[in-house]
Amino acid sequence: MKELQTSTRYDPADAEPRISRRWLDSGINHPDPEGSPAENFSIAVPPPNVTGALHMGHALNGSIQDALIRWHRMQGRRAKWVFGTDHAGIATQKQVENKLARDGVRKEDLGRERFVDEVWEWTREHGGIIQEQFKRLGASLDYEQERFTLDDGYAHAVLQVFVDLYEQGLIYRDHYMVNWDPGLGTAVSDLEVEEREVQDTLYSIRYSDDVVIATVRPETMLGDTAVAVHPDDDRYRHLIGTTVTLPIVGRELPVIADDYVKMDFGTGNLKITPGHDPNDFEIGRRHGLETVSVIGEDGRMTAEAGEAFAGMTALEAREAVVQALGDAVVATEPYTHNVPYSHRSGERIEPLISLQWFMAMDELARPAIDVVRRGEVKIHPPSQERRYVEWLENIRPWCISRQLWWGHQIPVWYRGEDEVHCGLEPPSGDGWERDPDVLDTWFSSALWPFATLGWPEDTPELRAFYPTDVLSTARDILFLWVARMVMMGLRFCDAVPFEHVNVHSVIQAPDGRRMSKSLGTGIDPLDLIDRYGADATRFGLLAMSSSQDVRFSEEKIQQGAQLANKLFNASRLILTHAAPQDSAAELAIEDRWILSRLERAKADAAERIATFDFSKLALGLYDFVFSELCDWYLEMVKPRLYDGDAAAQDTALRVLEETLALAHPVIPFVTEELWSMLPGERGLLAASRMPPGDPSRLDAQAEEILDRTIATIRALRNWRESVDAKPGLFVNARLDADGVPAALVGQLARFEWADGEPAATVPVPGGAVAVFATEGLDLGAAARKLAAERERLEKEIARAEGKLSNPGFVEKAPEPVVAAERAKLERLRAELEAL
RNA sequence: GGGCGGUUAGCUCAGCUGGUCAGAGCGCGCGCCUUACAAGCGCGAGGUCCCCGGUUCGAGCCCGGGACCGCCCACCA
Repeated sequence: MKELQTSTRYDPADAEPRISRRWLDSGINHPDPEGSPAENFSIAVPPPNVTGALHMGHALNGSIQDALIRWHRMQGRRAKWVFGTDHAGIATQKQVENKLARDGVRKEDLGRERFVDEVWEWTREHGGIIQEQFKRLGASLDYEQERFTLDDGYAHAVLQVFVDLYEQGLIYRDHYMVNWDPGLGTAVSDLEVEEREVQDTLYSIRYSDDVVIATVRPETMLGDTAVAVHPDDDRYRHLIGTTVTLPIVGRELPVIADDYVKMDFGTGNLKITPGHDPNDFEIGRRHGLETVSVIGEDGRMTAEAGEAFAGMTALEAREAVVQALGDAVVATEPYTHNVPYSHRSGERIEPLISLQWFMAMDELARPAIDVVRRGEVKIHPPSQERRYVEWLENIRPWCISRQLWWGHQIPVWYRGEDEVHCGLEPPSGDGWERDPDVLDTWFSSALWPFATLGWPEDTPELRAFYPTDVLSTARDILFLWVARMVMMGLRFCDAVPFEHVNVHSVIQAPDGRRMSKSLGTGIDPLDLIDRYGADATRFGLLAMSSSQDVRFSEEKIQQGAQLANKLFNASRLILTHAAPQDSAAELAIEDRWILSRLERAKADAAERIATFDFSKLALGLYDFVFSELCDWYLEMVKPRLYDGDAAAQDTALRVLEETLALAHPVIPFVTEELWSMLPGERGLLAASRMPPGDPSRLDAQAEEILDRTIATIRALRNWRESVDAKPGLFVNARLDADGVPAALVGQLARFEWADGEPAATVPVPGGAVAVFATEGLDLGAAARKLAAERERLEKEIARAEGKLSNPGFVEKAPEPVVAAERAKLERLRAELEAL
């Protein structure tokens, strides 16, 4: 309250820590695990990397989810926003490897156990940062029940799922072509691979008189086991069934026919290397070809590549092979094409055959498609549904094993050649060795909505909060994560993990590039919070967001800061001049108007929450507060507030109170702060009920009258400009327009209603204002202005007349449209008349 | 190679199922320290709504074609 009197500015840096403390101490973030999922509201946060820091995506999605959580909490529901972090296998392991490397230590020097200890140590040191950052954002996550994908309970859930799926035959081990990341020394899934356009050299190599193949990777020819042509290719039909001799190696390669070969590309001869090309691998399987692996998991040529090349890197081998081929290389040309790169390490993917664990997806995918088709899981915006469904329809086995140390180690033990044990506990007996691989991080993430709530135990949390209500995320992990959660939720909990998926936009750098640390295009949300406050940051991000990708614009953040400040100053005005009134004093027209507008703002906000339209939610609040509440209502009601008018005080206070509540989910800090200054004893706004809609306040008559009043004031202000009226000057005039509250118009347009000799006329809705000679007015300019106005009216009248005299329009347009046009014409004529 | 989305004021973006839909914020210009707020208030200037056809009484809004931009998916060596 002191601040209200002494400062004209809201100071987020002062208020936020204080408010944050009150929220955290209040326990509102940790609802009791009671009631049913239907009556409760829950969201599982996309778990950030345990050692991660808050980036723009977190900040935006945090703002979205928190708006939802706060909104529904204020509807009186137990609202639980599950908090936790992800062990982020590759990312975290790499951080620690890098740290060790700075001390000249390799993880192999430590051994697995000590290395993993090191990583735990690292997560303890660097974990928890993002939690503090979420708190600064005002995110009302349930910090009291934080989960981690590697905590004991969670790890148990992960292994349970593995064992179950193994026993059901959906998880299996196989030699298969995988995306090998030579940088990380592990296989990665298809989703962790990105295509990049690169310049390579395309080599044409003569295998025989008839056969010339083209390749960008000559070193892989050492692993060729066939040459393929298209079955309809007349040029080579005669070769099918014969063999050619592989240069350098001397192996006889059968010439096979396969539809895959494009006749019109290159020579129409395709070398087949089943060991190092995904397509060739498939072709090899179709034709029962032998597989030769010439590149190893270390990225170096194997013994099978031959003595001359073994031990070389693939790149070295390429040159050596070209050298050895000599004249057999008949052409080289620059060649631009797409090449797979590891998303994680940025290294070029080496496709090779490896013994890995896979999850069969078809059986899991079908129900996950069905629930979306049936609307049991609703994706917003619906355009994303198609992507989701199409991806699942074309899903392939998921390579779930990773050659890392940090993560959930696969619960499978081997003894000898053919003894295998899969289980939660190690097998008894000697000589068993555990599979060294860990699971893909996304395997554990896929269980997030239920494993965080205690599954596989039948916990109160699970009963109260699963299925969750909303999952909010950016587009990029719709497949990686969302689809997999749906599959796992259905499989293990017999229920969808969430009803709604909100796919939000990606905020790009102001120049349209991707926001990324490495590009230097990142913007730190914490910096925004420091400079503008958490409310401003939240507001700005929500205002920017849409389903479409958008460029970051700091203006929107500033707009948020202005909104907070505006509310602060509106509160100063109201709270220093209004006390609660218990008399039911009669409301003035502007009181009825603002209450009616407030109802619409409430209905709009509810609608926008329900449709995940956060941009309009934020901007709608801004418009209501600035335009309707402050620019018009408070300006109108000010004198009555000063005079102690009961209806004015009561209305202003009530509107302020409800506006604070309405805005709270978007800008929680400033609203909580101001709420605490409202008269009377009241608890936290965050724990209060959202004022319910009150249809009895909707007042079409008041809105109609105020519409005209506002238009009249605007017309008069406009006219004042045209005659150079000094802002402080009261203009003497007579109001010749019915149904417009003269006092309000006079007050806001600075006109004094009197009698006198008209010297000028100002057209206003439904009539005119006759202006009397007043000193300080340039009426010559007024005349010019009037002429221009007359011209505008005449033009509009002509347009309306034209429309109405068009038989096509009158006959075919719907009746209300025609009637509206007629009414408009009449109004325009009346206004012209008044001039 | 498929699929999706975009192209509206100098900038960032709204414009629902075709009929005041040509808008907002910022920026810009002019004027105001009017006792809530000068990070404020008032007023204003700025747009062949990407292009070409079409449907319609009427089209940023629907249809066809084209141009550019972005994203996703994809096994042409």
